[in-house]
Amino acid sequence: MPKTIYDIAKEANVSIATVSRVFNNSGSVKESTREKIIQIADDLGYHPHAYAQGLASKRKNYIMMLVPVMSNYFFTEILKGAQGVLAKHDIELSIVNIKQELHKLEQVEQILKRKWADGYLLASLHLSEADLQKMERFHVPISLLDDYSPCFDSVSFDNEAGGYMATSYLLKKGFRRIAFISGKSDSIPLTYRVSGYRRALKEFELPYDETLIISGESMDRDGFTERAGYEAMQKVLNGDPVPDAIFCSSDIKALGALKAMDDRKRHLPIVSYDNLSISEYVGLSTIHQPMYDMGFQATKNLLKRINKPDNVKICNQIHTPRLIIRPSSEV
Amino acid sequence: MPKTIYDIAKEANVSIATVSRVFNNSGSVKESTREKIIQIADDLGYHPHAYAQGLASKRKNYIMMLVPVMSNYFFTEILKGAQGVLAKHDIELSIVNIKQELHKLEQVEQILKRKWADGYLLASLHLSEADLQKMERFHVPISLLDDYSPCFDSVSFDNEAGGYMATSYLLKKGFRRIAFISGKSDSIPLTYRVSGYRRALKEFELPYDETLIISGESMDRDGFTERAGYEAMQKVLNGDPVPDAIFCSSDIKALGALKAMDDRKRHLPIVSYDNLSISEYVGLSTIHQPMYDMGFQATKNLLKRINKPDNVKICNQIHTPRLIIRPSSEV
DNA sequence: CTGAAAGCGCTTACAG
DNA sequence: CTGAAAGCGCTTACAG
Repeated sequence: MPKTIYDIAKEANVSIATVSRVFNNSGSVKESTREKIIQIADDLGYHPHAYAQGLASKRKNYIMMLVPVMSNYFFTEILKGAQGVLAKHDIELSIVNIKQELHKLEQVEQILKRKWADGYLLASLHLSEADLQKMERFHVPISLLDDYSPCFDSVSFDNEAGGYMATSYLLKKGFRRIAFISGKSDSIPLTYRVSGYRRALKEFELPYDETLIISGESMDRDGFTERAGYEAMQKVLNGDPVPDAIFCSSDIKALGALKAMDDRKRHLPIVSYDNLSISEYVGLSTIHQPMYDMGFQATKNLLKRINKPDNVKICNQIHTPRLIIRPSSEV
Repeated sequence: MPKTIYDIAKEANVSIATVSRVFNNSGSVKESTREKIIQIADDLGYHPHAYAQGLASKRKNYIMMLVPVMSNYFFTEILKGAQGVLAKHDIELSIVNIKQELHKLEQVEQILKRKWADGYLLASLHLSEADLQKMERFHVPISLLDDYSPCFDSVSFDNEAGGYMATSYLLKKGFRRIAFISGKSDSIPLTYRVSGYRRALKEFELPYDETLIISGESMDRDGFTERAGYEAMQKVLNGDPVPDAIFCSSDIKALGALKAMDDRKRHLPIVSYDNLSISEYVGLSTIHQPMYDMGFQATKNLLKRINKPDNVKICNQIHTPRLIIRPSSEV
C-alpha cells in the first residue's frame, strides 16, 4: 500500500536513481523532470522511508537527546535552545527518557548501540567518567550538556561557583548557621555545590559543620521533589539550635521547604537553585543558569562533531551561574 | 569498524540466518551454537542495526509520542504510565516535541510519513477532527491521549465535568460572580470547561456574563504561563465590580494569579486545573486528572492496535476528573 | 537445526 | 542529465 521510489520512477518513466536525486537535491536533474517527479510524488503521497535512507546513506538527519526524568522543569529551555539550532538544518530531534532507577549506563548503551541517530545529546545524565569513557567505543558523535568530560564536547555549569555565590550572599547578610538542603549524596552537581558552600564558609572563617547538610527521606527523582524538600526542612526546623538561613539545592525542593516553614510558622531566609519560571511567582531567591544557551551550544557542538567527526578539537564550555534576589532571602 | 551479522556468522562458522535467529529468539537453534554466537557477539560488541531490522522485518519495536511543549508539567505522569506498559515489552519509546507556533498538522505528518515507528501516541495535540482524519491515510497505528476522535483509540478527560465541578463548588459556597481565567480562545479543552462553567451557572439560575471570561495578553505556550495568569488576574481585579471568586484554567496560570492578588493585597477564592505536584505545596484547590492511568491506557491501546491493526474495535475512554480542595478556595 | 537466496527501500559511484 | 547495478545490514519463507 505505501508507495516506494519504484512506484514514482515507473509513473514518471525514469530510473529510481533520478527520483532519489530529486529527493536529495543531489546531482543535477533537468528542471522539467524534477517537477514531474515532485508532482507525481505528491499525488501518490510518497515520502522516502527513513530507515531505508539511513541504511543506504549513513546519514539519518536525526539526533536523539537522552535525559533523566522529564520533569526537570528547566528542560523546556534546553529544548528550545536545541530547536533554535536545528530549525535551519532539517534535522529531526527526539527525546529519550533515561530512568533513574535502573542502571543508567545500560540504558544509554542500549540506545547508542542500535545506531538510531547521527549523534546524541546527553543531558544531565551525570555518568561517571569511567562510564562516559565506555561510550567512546561506539564511535558515535556525543555532546554533553550539564556534564563534563575531557573526552567529549560539553557545556556545563560551574556548580562550585553557584554554591559559593548563594552561601556568601547569605553570609554577607549576617547569617552564620546556614543549612544546605541536599539530595542524593552521590550527586555530582551537589558535591560541587557543597564545595562552593564550604569555600564561602572558609572565607568567613567559619567551621564546616556536616550536620547542617540535610536531606529528606523521599528519594524518587533523586530527591528532587517538593516532598523531599518538605521533609528536609522539617529536620532543619527541629535542629537545636535552628539554623539562621537555608541554601536549598533546587527550587522544587524549596517549594516544599517553604511549605514546611509555613506549617510551622517559622520563616528563615532561603536561597535556592534553578530559577524555574514558577520561582519568580513565589518570590524565591535562586541561582539562575542559562539553560537556553546551553541547549543551543550543546546542539551546535553536536552538529559540528557530526559533520567532522575528528577534525574538531574537543570543546568544553563552562557557564557561570547568576544569583537572583527575590523576597525569600530578605526575611 | 562496527560489526555486522556477517562478522559474527563468519567467526562462528554459521550462516547469517542462524545469527539472526538467535537475536530474535525465532526458529530453534541448537543450544551450543546459540551460546557460541552470543559469546562471539559479546566479544565483538555486536548489536543488530535498528534500521536494517526495521527495514527487513517491518517491526521496529519503537513507538513515538508526539507532544506539544514539554513543559506540561503533568507530562511526567503520562510518561510514567507509558513506561509502566512498555517495561515488559522491550519496546523503545521516544518523544517528539510538536511546536505550537507552526502548523501542527504538518509537523505531525512529517513524522508519520517517514515511518519511524510501529505506532504513535498523540498527546494533548488537540488537532481538529478534520486534521485527525487526514492521519488515516498513513495506515499507521495511532492512539490519542487527552483528545477524542471517533476514528482512533483515545483516552480523554471530561473537561465539561471539570468545569462544572469547579464552578458549582464555588457557587455552593455562596459566590455569585465567578471569573474564568481562560487562554487561547480556540482551545478545545477550554471550550468544554467553559461549557461546564455555564451549566453550573444555569443550575443556579445565574446569567452567563462573557465579560467574566478573561485571558492574559501573553500567548506563548497557548497562554499557559504564569505571566498570562498574572495578567488575567490583574484584569479581574480591575473589574467593576470585582468578581467574588475565580475558576482558573491551569495551575501554572493560577500561580501567576496568586501573585497578582498578593501584589494587590486582595485575595479571592480560586480553584484551578491540573493538580501539578507543586499545587499541593502552594495550597491550590484544583481539578485532578489521572495522568498516570491515562498514559498507561493510551499505551495499551496502541500496543493492541499495533498487534492487530484491524481486528480491534475502536476504544474511546473518557475519564472524569476530581475536585481537590485546598486553602486557596477557602478564603 | 541450518543455509542459500530473495527482498526490504533506499543511495551512490561509475559509465555514458 | 540519466540509468544499471552493487550495496547498506538485516529477516524470512523455502528447502533440506
